[in-house]
Amino acid sequence: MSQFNSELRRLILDEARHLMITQGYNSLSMRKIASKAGCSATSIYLYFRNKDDLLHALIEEGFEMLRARLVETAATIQDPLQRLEALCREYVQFGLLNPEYYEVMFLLRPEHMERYPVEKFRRARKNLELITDTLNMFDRGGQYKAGDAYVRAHAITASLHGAVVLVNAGRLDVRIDKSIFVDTVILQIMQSLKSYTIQAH
Amino acid sequence: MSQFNSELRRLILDEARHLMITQGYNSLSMRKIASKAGCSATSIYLYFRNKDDLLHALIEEGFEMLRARLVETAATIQDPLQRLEALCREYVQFGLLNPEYYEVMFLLRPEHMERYPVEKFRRARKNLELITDTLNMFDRGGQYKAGDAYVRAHAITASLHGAVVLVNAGRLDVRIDKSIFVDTVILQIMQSLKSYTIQAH
DNA sequence: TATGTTTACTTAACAGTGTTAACTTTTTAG
DNA sequence: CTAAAAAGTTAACACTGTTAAGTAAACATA
Repeated sequence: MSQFNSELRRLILDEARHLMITQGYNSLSMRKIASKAGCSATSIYLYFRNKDDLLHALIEEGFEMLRARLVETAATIQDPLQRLEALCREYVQFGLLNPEYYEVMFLLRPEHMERYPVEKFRRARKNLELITDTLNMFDRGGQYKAGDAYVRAHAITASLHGAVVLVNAGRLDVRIDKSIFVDTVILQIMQSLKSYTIQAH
Repeated sequence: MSQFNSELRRLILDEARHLMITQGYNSLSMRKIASKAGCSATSIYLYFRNKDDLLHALIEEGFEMLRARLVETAATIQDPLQRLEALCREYVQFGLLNPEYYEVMFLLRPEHMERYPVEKFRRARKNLELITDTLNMFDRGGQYKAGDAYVRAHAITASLHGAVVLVNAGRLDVRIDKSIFVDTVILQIMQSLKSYTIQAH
């Protein structure tokens, strides 16, 4: 494997990203990337172990982008409920605005990551921590079991994820306005939290 | 295209299903299916227009299975809230027990269906009707806008779908018990409905 | 029974995929 | 200026879905 900081490596990644965004993840082939980058297909293997490794670099980019947005959102809003709702909106918006990134980040069967077992989902979970922490702000009384908010955070992201996937796959009934749908999903989450917060106070 | 009722056609479908379930959707190739079915790869094209068409047959099977379960559940439980919760559980259980079916049914990018634009998502929406109808049972006062329950049903299935995908992809933190997670997601849905039903009465 | 026609199916091939091994060129170091 | 290391290439392999052309079987008609 050649050095990490390389002109060609950056170029390959740039062209891969561009192809993914414009043509879609499906039509991402080593030869196409190489062609755009002006090198041979096998040259990619000088900088990436395989296609999965290259994809993984894009996946990391995506999680970094998403995380940056969520961290910023969390930092600017203090009120727990408002912050949580803003986090939800930010999450969905990211998914809808970056469908190709989102797809490659959350491929159903992540065989693409099997070779990275350690930090496999660490980045994805960092985003969950933001939600978990916000949820824990409701638990001033401390009556919830440890990890309760963490499970709840998983449930929330599951809902958000489902919403993003449903819209991006074009599975939403065309008669339903997308933003109304998103509002409904987030409303559902926030409404469910009422019981959570009422109990907590 | 040869006749619909054919020994070989049934055999091909059987072997494709078996391969999908045992080896996974990814390793489903025309040549493998043909080999198992004891014919040449091109013979498949006598009964299916292409691989997508073959997959579509399996997708239809999946939706038929899911629908049968939901219809039965809806028929046996009268109380709206209990029925809705049971539908949710049934949906998630189907997804978790038939991960390969579920994956092929809800591939993120359904290019596989683009050639069937008319009845594309009709079957998927039939399941939504079951939930929509149940939701409408809350609206005896008639204060909700038409289609409100339909959007709400979409939001609910989005949450359920997200939960299934998250678990099936192995994205759930190993420290979290799967059934507890599922319970939490469904609890979230049911809690959110409290506001819905309270308003309705 | 023999002939022609449709149906069923196969083989060969094409263009594409990720990936490896072997070879060549370029860069760097002594 | 030469030897070694790095960078990049071409050729090839084993796959993939799919099409065109050819063959074998079934069937209908005279």
